[in-house]
Amino acid sequence: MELASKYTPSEVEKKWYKYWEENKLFSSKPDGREPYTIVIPPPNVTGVLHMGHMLNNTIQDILVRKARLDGKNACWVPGTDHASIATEAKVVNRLAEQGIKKLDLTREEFLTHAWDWTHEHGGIILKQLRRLGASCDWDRTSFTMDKERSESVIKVFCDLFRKGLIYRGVRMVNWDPKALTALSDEEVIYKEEHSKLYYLKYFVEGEDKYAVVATTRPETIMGDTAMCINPNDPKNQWLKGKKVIVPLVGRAIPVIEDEYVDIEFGTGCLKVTPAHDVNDYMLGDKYNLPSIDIFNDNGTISEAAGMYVGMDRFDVRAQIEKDLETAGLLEKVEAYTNKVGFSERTGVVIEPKLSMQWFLKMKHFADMALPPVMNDEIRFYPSKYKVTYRNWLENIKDWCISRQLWWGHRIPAYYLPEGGFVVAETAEEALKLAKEKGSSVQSVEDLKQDEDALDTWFSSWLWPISLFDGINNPNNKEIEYYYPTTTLVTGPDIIFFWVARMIMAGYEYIGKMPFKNVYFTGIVRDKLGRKMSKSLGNSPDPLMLIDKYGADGVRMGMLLAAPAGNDILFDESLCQQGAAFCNKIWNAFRLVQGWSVTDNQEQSEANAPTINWFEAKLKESAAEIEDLYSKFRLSEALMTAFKLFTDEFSGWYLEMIKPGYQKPIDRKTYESTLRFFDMLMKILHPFMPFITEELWQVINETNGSSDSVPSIMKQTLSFEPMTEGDKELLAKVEEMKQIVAGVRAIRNQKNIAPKEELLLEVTTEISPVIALLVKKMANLSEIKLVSEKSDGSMTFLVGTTEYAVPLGNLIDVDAEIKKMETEVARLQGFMNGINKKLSNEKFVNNAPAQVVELERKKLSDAQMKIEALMDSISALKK
RNA sequence: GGGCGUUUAGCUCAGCUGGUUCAGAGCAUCUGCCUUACAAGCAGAGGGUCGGCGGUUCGAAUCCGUCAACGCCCACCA
Repeated sequence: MELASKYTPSEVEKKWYKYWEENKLFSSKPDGREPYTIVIPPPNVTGVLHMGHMLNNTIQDILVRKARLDGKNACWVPGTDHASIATEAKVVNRLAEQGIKKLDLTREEFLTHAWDWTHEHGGIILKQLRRLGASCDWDRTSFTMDKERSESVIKVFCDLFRKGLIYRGVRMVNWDPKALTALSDEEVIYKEEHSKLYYLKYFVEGEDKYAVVATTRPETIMGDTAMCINPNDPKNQWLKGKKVIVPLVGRAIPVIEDEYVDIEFGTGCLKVTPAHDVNDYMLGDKYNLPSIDIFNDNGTISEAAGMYVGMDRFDVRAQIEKDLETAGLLEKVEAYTNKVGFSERTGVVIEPKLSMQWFLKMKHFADMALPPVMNDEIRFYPSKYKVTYRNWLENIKDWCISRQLWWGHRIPAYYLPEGGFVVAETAEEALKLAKEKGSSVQSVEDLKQDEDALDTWFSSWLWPISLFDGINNPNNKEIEYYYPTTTLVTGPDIIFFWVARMIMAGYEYIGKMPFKNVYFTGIVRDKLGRKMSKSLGNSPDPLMLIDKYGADGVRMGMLLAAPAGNDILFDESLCQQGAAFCNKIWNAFRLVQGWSVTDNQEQSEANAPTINWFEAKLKESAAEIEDLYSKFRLSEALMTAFKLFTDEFSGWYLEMIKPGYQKPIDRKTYESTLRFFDMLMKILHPFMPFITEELWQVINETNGSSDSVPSIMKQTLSFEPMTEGDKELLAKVEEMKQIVAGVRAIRNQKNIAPKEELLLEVTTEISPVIALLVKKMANLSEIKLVSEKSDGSMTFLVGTTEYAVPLGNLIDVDAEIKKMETEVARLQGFMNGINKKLSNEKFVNNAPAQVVELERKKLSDAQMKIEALMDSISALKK
């Protein structure tokens, strides 16, 4: 087969992905082998592939492909997440474009639209993942809202309710006025904002004196129900027991005392608005203050406020500033920087709001989930995230699990006509329960199901279990085999949202950890270190990158930039490097492929040891790579494989065995070379699945395998440990390389063409094999053992042996002498240092004998080198 | 305010429990080569007081203290 001189990925990638998929090479069924399981962090069902996914899924694919090579039964389960807030927001927007308001639709109508949208846009991302080469078992593709997963969620909710871990209550929650739902604390992002601090005058009732209150939110004064001072604040003693008048509103409110108030801040007077501030809520609770909710759910002012009704909260702030000013109730306004909470999903400012929500008690779960991570039963890579994890669990608060959304799992609570509610898996069950409770209900129509949906993460936390149907069908064959999963690959940003909660669910429902390892990837940034984002426009389109550089090239580019635990500074040129490497592999193969093989020729003398050497090199590199995999240092594993292929195999091995121009190669050497190629393809396969399959197939064809569906994906790879002989051989060849490099350096300095043969003189005998190889690699006419090297030669040292290339009058005697004298001086300095060390009694007495011995060896080596150099210098001076 | 992390070559990073000439790798740079696998290539070279200061030690990039810069996470200060 004739191969083009450049590798073109697109056709190859399409061909093999189709082949893999059609022949079910990604598929996994429980069997006798050790499982290696990964569940995908499910991307949003309507999302599109971005660079973060590329990184995350490249890593997962590398791990499962490596597991297959190790002979494990690798199973990578794909799926998507319903992402309730994000998806519902998208559907609402689309309906709005069509002039439809959500409020005008029934829940059922809205859900029909949402499912339409899901089917239309859903799963695009899974198609895109195929371009990357992701070897997911697609037959297992799941959705967090499909039948099994939904049933699991509802079942778990009911179970936790029965266990008394879920409760309903009025709490101050983070309200998103755009999405019109409560959010968990984790969904709120605090950002610094430049705002103003307003100083408001609160006149004392019946007096002409006033107190000043500093606030960032003057629009909430309509909700004030007290003023609070610190009882120990000398400057505000006069306010004790009085009542003050809320500016503009005119309502009188009591002055209360609590040490919560910071005397130093502002004037030491705090306005208390229990309905709209978390701290005020606690004060209100403590002193039994009334609470006036002045906001509607969408952030406009409510009837209860009595003024500015219907205006937006931010418009009111501007308006009220003017009105206060006009009324002379505004003392001053200062510039002020404070932290403001924003909704992670919609980006609007969060409004603290009192509302009835469902909560999950977390203490029980935290107690279970902490120890296994701290004692490394579950390993975090990098381990620094253990601290983050612990901090969160030790300060855990109850989880607000209800969302005022329709797109999601509807809370299975049913309200009874006479008050109260029951929780059950189905309406029929609920009816039965209600009757048992003595309710008057006759049919399911008399029950009213809770309108709220569950937080998306309430389904995600079951993912590693529910994917194998372990909730509905505990102890089934699949869950027994695949659970606990092996490795989770995800971002540290969802350590609380997801990782921690999966661990909790795992222990609660299976009694075991959900995964053994968690690999936290970094955040993908551009090369300036900025986070990639749509608004900055600095995120490349992954599919365009794949078109341009090939999936293998992009995978390598991603990984080169991704040392474990660090952020990824992604630069397109790294993909270029990946593509170049593919080309390198391709061309190395072309070379081997182009050789004609002969049976009438003995293996040349140097080839046998060369083959043994590369065999040893493979063992050495494979062991290193294995070790790096075990530490999840994938970037370095790839670099090791890259160097093995580029430097050792292409740069040395192939050149060492390469037959002369238009000469054939002996069969033995050829076959060994193909075998090496085969192994190299396997080593590289997890990183670059496509090109390695393409070339492996050609090799396999040559081998005449009988497998009807041959694939590199079905191969395994293992190596014998290195022997002492291997180590010796490796050292010998390293020496050979140095001699060759010495000659090449002389060529470079003297501008001698590579094809011009040179003579090399040596004063000590070198092994015949090394001599043969050096001769070939350095293009020498001869290696001559001499007692005295020729005049007018350039010399170099390898170890303590001196080599000389006679160049006659080509050499610049003075320059050579100078160079050598510099080296002598350097060596003398080096010896001085060692001598000092060795004459230091403390060193000789305290350092281990080995270290001292080593220093002595260094000294004698240096001494020998100096002698050799001095010889050369005097020879040149003759 | 609390916690964590980072600082080594122009860039991105290795360097494990101090000791192998330990100061490394890849990329970038420079020089020379269209050598019949690959110019997306080959050969060679240059480049760092290991953030600053102090300490422990026979010996420190590595351990301790301190300062500085940067980054991240958590927290209810109006």
